[in-house]
Amino acid sequence: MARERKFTTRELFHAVKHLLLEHGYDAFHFGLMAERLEVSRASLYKYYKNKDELITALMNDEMDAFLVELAAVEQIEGFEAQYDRLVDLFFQKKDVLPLIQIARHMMQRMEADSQQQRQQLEQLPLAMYETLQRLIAQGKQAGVLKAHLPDSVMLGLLFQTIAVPNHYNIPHAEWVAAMKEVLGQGMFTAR
Amino acid sequence: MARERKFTTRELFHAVKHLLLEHGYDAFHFGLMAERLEVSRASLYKYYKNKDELITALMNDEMDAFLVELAAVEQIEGFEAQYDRLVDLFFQKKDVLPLIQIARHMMQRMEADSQQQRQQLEQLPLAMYETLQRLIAQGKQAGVLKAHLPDSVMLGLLFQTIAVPNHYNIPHAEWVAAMKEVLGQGMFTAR
DNA sequence: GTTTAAAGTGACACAAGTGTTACTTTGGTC
DNA sequence: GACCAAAGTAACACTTGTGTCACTTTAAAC
Repeated sequence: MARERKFTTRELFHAVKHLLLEHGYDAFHFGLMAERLEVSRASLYKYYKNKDELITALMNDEMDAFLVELAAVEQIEGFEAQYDRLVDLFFQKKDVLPLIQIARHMMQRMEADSQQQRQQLEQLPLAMYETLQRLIAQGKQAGVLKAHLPDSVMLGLLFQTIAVPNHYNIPHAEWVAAMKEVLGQGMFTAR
Repeated sequence: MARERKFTTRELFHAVKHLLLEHGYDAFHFGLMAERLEVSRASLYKYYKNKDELITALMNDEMDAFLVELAAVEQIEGFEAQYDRLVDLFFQKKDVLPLIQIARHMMQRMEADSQQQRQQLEQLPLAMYETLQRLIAQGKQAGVLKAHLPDSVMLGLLFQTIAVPNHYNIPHAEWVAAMKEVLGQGMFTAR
């Protein structure tokens, strides 16, 4: 019914995500987006009022995609296999943690202006935590995970694991295996 | 020989550190500093050419202080006691990790302009890594730490541990104990 | 081929931070 | 009390990003 768009929503999200990860929340701006998508800055304002709204949309999109993958993990039979797949998934989706941190940073920098977005952002990780806590509960039930450890310690550690920088470029498989071992059995020798 | 200063170097570093942690690298600026120290913005330029130079000075100061504490850990007898003190130290100095991340972010955003500062920043963590790797080596020597795990995995994980957000406000002692247990013996039950 | 409405744009006024300059203030020295 | 040098400042020109508006372009519908 009208003119053809110069970029798809998918291309737009792809651009936001990469520019955001490259430059960080504060240094990210509409000028970068316009350049990347080869459109004028003004045209972007037709779709999003400001960068917070744009980024919030991206976060929703990313979280939806992540939840789909998480649901697949939950379908796996047996906790050990689930755990294995979960860690692999986290390493495969390394971007999730920085994006979550950006979302937190963003909420800090938002005053009373747009409480609607704030609420939307706050609710974002809830569904994810629910699923993850269900998985942890299963692990404890199965007697695999130590029952006395708080869920949040295990989940938090699992999450931060993917943020450890591999400065020495240890091969990915070896790196992940080492991480799985430490999380599961620790760094100490059995004595 | 001249007029009295309105702030000490210590007050200045204290202000930089807190403003930096509160606002992040990009949102931190001389205006905030001036306001906090109750001086004019222009006067700060008498001491530091720009915010990168100011922040670099802070980083040096912080790292020096941290190295002193690390050296104390190295004096402790027996690896278990060293490990215990090290983890406590990390939790006590929670600010170190965000500051290091800010330093990394800063280096990314610096082009060829000031290579001198870049080099200074790059060398900052080296002495720290040296000490830490010496500690790890002692642990492996003593047969406490698994010899086949890469040092960087253990160190990296140790570092990230302090960044895990304690959303549910689990009491500090319990939280730290749980972290120590996972790092040492893992999340899995012994079978 | 005219109409219509969404897609896109250049240009403007505004806001906030930067770095420098010419200047004033202050307190010790002679 | 004159002077001097360090400490401090207001003000200016500049840069970069924001959000909006009046306008043009384009393709489908009729």
